[in-house]
Formats: sequence, C-alpha cells, structure tokens
Amino acid sequence: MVRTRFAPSPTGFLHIGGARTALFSWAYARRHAGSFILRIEDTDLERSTPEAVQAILDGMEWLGLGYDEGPFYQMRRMERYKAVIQGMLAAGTAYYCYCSKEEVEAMRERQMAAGQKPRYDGTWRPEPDKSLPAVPEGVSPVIRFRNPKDGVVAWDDQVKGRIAIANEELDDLIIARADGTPTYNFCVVVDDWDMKITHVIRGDDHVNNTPRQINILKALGAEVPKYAHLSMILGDDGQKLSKRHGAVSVMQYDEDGYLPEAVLNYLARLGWSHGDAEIFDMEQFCSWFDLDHITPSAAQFNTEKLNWLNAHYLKLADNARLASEVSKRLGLRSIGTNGGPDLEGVVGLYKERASTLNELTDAVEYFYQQIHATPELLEKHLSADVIPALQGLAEKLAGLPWTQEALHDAIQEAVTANGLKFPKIAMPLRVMVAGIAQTPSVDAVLALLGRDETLRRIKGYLS
RNA sequence: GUCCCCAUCGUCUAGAGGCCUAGGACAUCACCCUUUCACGGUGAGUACCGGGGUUCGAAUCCCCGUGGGGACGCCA
Repeated sequence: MVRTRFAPSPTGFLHIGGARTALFSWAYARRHAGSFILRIEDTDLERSTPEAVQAILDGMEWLGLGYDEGPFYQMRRMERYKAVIQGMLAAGTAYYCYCSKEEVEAMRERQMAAGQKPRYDGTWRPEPDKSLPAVPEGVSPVIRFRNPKDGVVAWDDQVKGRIAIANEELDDLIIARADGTPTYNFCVVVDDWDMKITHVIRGDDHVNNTPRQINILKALGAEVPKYAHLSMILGDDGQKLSKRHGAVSVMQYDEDGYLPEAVLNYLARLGWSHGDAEIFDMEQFCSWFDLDHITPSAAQFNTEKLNWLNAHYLKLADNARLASEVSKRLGLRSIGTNGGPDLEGVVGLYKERASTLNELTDAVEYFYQQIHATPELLEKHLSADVIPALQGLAEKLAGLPWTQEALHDAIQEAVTANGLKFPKIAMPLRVMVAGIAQTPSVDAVLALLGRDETLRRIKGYLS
C-alpha cells in the first residue's frame, strides 16, 4: 500500500514549488491506489500562523488536490514525540548536551575558519571509556541524537539515483530544544514512521536531511521509506524563487486568470514527462505518473507556456463557467452585466482569442461599458467617403431581423451597393461599436450587442 | 571553506551504447487561411558545457575540469 504525504510548514502561502510537490505526491498515491496524507509542520511557533494554514488549504482546494488523511498538525503530537525521545534516551541513542548556543556557535566559527565542515564536536556524547564533563548549574540541556560514527548512510533516491554520505560528515543533531520541544528532523521521522509513509516525495533542499533522518529511523528500528527528491523550480528569469523574488501564491494564478487545470497540466510537465505528451488531464496524468521520469535538474518556470496551456483550456471550458468567472471580474471593475448582452454568448465568441480570464474580461468589457474610439482610429476608418454608406446601413439595421446572418447580408449589401470592399464598411462599424479595430467577425459582434445598443453607438458617431 | 546535487535548442523536455544527419512542445520567424485582430494550418532556424578515457560504436558509461545550485540552525 503506497502512502505519500505533503508536509508544508505554515509560514506562508502555497507557492508553485510546493504545489508541484503536492501534485506529484498526490498523483503517485492515486496512481498506486494508495493514500495521500496532508501534514502541517507547525513546530516553529515563531513563524507558523493559522492564516498560512488556511492559505495552504485554500491553494490545495483550488487545485483540486484532495487528501485522504489529515490534515495532521505536529503541534498536537507533542506527547508522542516526547515519549519517543524518552525511549531513545533510555536506549542510549540520544543524550543530553549542556553546551550553550554561544559555545556551539563559537565552535562553528572556529571550524569554518579552519576550512572544516561545521559540526558539533561531541563534548557531551557518551562513549564507553569516556568521562563526561560535570553538569553545569542552571543550564537546561538540549537533546542530541547519537549519530553513528562510522560507515555510510546511503539510499537509492528515486529521482537522483544512489546517494551515499559518510557518517563522518554528520554530527549529532539536536532533536529536542532546551525548552523540550522536538525539532523538525525528529518530528518528520516520527511522523513518517507513525503514518507509515512509504514514499517521501519532497523538495531537493531536504537531501541533506535525509541521511540524518535515515539514521534516526534506524535507531528507532523503523522501516526506511523510499525517497524522491524533486529539484527546484526557478523563476521565469532563471533566478531562485524566494519570498523576496518571484515566489507567488498559487492563488495569485487564480487572480491572474489562470484555470486550475492549466496550472496543474503545466506543473505536471515541469520536471516530469511522458514521451511527447504535453496536454493531458489529471486522470490521464495519474495513470501515467511515475518517479522514473522525473528530471533531476532544476527547471525554469515559463509563463509563456503556461499561457499557451491556459488558452487551450479556455477554449475547452464551457461558456457558463467562463461567464461566471468573467462576470466576477467585471464586477471587480464595477461593471454589471445584467440587462446587457448575453454573457455566455459573448465569452463563447471570445474564448478562442484570450489566454487568460483577465484577458477575456478585457476583451469583452466593451459589451457592457462602451469604449470610445480614439481620434486616430476614427480618422483612419471613418473617412468622409464611407459615411453616407454607413448612414444608409444604419437605417436598414433599424428594421432588420437581428440575427448574425441578416446582419451579414445587410453589410454585404451596403458593400456591393456602394462598390466598396468589405473591410471598408466592416472596419468603421467595428470601431464605432467596439472602440477598437480588432474584434471577431463584426456581424457576430453586432448580433450579440443588440439592436438598440448598436444603433445608439453608431449614431453617436454618425450624427 | 566542507559536503551533496545538477548539466540536450532561448525555455520545458524525449533520449537507458547503434533506431540520433538528436525527436516533441512553448517562444521566434515565414507562408497559408481571413472582414480587422486572434485562433488554426504548414514550414524554417536553434541544442548534446569542455577535455580525456571505455567501446567496433557514446548525448547515453567512467574520470577530470568548468559552470550552476543546494546544505552546513535549539528553521522547516
């Protein structure tokens, strides 16, 4: 039974990297009919907030990544962690260390200066023939894990291949702070163990934690899960994403007019591939997803490609859904659609021409709030020589059955009767009605705009 | 500084020793379609970081270099 987890720390929103990690973990569980677990790693009291928890939940929901178990909160599992630590103390796989923060820091600096990897020197580590220093007064000790001194820790990373690290390189990490609260590396181990996680799929930044976690797992007699470390996602500019630079909430994509299925499809292809497949839905993705085809190298985010996918899914989306999204966005601009042209028809006409919902909203705005043409446009298209023909056409429109076909015929007639080319009539019409020179077929636009509003706008220019 | 990881078109990637004169996609450019602008269609250019091995044969395996990234917390 495959069991995967997504374990964010609630110190901010769900960003694109986290979303992909969640997506891959989710897909892997689904692919193998296993369970996907959500666990909130909130042991950092300083930085964790309930707002961030909510933001993560919102992000997952928007993407449609449902979890089978959880959310579990580490803060509610304190008793369990403490019990495990007591057991380790008793078993001799953990010990008290009375070094102060300052001492440890000084130690680090000394080692760095000497060109060594900074690590705890083992002052308080119990050894068979070693006598420990006298316990200082009034110091609350931290608890350290007694890491093996020799040998190597190795695992077959499902993405990066075999990774081996000498125990020599690892020091005795702190598993409980002076105030008694357990630290990250320890909580993760206990949770993955208790929750029977079989596959840990997580960010690349955890590679260095893995050997430590494996050692603790072994000390606990727990089974070691498989690990898959995903490389980072770089920003559009090739730079690392950070709070200060480029990292945005997945909800920002919602705001920017992206469809969740487009974001999901995009993310799925960022660092993973299935031959030449580019466009696929989540059902398809889950049936294909495997760890073997994850790229070990970092990937640069490419908004252009996301836009392309989004445009694709916009074309597929049904009009009612798009209408509701666009209506919401128009509302934000204080533009109402009640009593105006049929919004579903309007978005239907425009959805092949936009790559985001916001673009779609921009494009469609003039149906509900007139946009006036610039003098330059009028000069270019509404020349004196076509005005009589347009006036004649306007009169005809007043008594016409209001269908696209009838409109088309009427325009064609005006074109023929005046010995003109089609655009000579269509362009000024377009400009008067839409305020811009690019729209879909002008007869379709008029049909949706309606007779009254069309004539009102035209007359505003012709009189 | 020490340890770890990574390296194919501008970007995402295919590629598990011969199928590679390196494939697909986004982007770019050209042409076609056309009622303007898009959409769509067709086509073009563009890449195996460098050097050594191994092998009959290397984008694929090994070593070294170079470049990039990550980690070295009583953060997660």
